[in-house]
Amino acid sequence: MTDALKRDGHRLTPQRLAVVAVLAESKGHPSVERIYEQVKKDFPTTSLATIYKTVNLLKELGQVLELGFADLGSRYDGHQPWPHSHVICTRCRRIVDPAVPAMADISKRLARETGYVINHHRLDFFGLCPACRKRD
Amino acid sequence: MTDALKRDGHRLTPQRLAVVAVLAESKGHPSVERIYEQVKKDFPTTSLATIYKTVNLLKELGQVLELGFADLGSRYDGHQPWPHSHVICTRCRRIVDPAVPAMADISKRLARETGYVINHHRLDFFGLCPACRKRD
DNA sequence: CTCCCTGCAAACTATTTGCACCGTC
DNA sequence: GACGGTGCAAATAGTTTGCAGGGAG
Repeated sequence: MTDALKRDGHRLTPQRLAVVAVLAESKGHPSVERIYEQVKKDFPTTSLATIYKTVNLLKELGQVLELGFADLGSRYDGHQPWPHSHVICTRCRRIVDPAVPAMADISKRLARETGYVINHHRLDFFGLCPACRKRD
Repeated sequence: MTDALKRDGHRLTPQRLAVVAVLAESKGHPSVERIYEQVKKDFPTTSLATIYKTVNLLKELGQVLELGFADLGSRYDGHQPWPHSHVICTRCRRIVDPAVPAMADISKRLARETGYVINHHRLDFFGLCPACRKRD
């Protein structure tokens, strides 16, 4: 990611590096708010606006994927910035990324049937994770 | 939908009936703003707040499906208020609903592999519709 | 006649923008 | 040293809420 920033003529400020670090290290799909909290640990003066600007910049460079949810708000994924599926726990909000190899075929078939040119997709499953199930 | 409202002890006001009518008649997936415009044709004094309240009520009753998009905002579907897939044109925003029969199997397989209990899913494809393709 | 519902305006949340100062390159 | 980036505060967009008056049941 840092390479992508440099390559595109952007400065590598400490704040940007911190945002990149959070996105690279966090296994989950952090919200802007969550990134903000993490970055503030190292740079307490950082503002939310900077996080938004940096995240949007990375999104434009194709380095992170934005996942907009109607209720959870936007989450970001810096590990696999290409279309992939998610399984979201509706209670604890844990998100895992399972492999769904069938999607490429389905995508191609739909393109044929609908006449659309499909360049991107999104597949989310909602339910309860094992931990939250037990807690019932 | 009107039955569902009555059954749940809600009043059938002209405004609510108008919202239901828009959701039932519109082939696409209207936004709150779009519903508002349509309803105002018959009831010019209607407020946006009422549309929001009615749509949320119908959503709670399971009569409409809310589709939150990161950029397009929320759209509503009163025809098939159960999970189904969408193909969205990223230029003109036209949305069609193709059949994807394979989803039930994939859902079951993921439940087995991840340990989650999956009760709902969402599948969206993004691309260009035939009309917008030609206009290029 | 009783509440529930409506419509207005204000409140809220999430995100974006303007601008003076600052620090990377 | 120049100019892109930061941080603050104010602006904006989308949605929700509080409350007084009005109409469905």
